[in-house]
Amino acid sequence: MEITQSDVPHTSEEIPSELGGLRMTKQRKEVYGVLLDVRDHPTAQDVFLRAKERMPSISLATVYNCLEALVGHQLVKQVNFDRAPSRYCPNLEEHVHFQDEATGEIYDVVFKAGAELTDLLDLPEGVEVRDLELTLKGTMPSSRND
Amino acid sequence: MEITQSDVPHTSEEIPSELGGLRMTKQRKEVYGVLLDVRDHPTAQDVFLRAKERMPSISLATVYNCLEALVGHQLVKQVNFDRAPSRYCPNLEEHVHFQDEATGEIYDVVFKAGAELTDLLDLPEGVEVRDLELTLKGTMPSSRND
DNA sequence: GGATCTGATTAGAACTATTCTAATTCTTCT
DNA sequence: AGAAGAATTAGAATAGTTCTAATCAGATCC
Repeated sequence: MEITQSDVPHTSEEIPSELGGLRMTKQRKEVYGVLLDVRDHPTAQDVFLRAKERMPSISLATVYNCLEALVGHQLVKQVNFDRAPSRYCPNLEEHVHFQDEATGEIYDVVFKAGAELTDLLDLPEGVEVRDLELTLKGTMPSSRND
Repeated sequence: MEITQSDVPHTSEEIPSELGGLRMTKQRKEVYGVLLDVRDHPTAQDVFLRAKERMPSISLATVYNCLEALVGHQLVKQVNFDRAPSRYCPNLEEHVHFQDEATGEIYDVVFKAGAELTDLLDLPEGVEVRDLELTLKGTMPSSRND
């Protein structure tokens, strides 16, 4: 069975020593904790810098290894905007990503209730969609200065 | 005004010497022609190899430059699947991409008539979407062996 | 028609995100 | 504790892409 958002810890405090079949080592906990505690879609480099604050010996290679393990075990989603460095997201709800071009910030966006994306698409008969990535870019209204 | 599919040549034979504000030099014509003539979403490397057949002096850097110019002038779309090498697509109709995981082949997929993707999304009030990329991966039924 | 100016092309070096390698260190199991 | 397997580490390597500096081509001006 697949891990869903409800199975997953909400902060770094709550990480068990095994999750979704993945042994949570000290470094994996640290990396996962970084993602859980500040949900701002950091890059591997960002994660590395944050993890280092609490675990100065951690290496960038380990951060990449841990992220790969977490993504491989579906605990974390890898988010790609064009060819920019990958970003990482611990939200397992089905969602897509919107980037505010003014600030660079990335927001999770969910589908409206009952909406099925593939209903909208004119897909060849019988295709089975395994994976889907949708990224949006644009501007937020919050930049109005009242 | 923006260039649309109906303004655009359908084969390499028909490329004018200026298009969408972009001066079509010999190399740009060649690169664009490669994309128009075989619409299989080639990588920059693929384009380079094909262009070289007819213009042996062309360099990879020029291919990248030309692709960048074409993308910048909205004559070509850049397609990214995860962090795989970018692919290039001369189809200017609104569409998304589906990759058959068995063959690696990429297909253009259009929305059903009247379908508006952003209607499905629970976007924060007032956001203006400027750009959107949707990629799907899965399997085609054609691989059944009757 | 030649000089000049701007922009395009070229080869190769440089860059950057990521992956790999080999050695070391942890865990876990007995 | 000792052995076996997995994870971590530092650093090297890789791959796609971008940059740099030099040359070249095309348009413009006289």
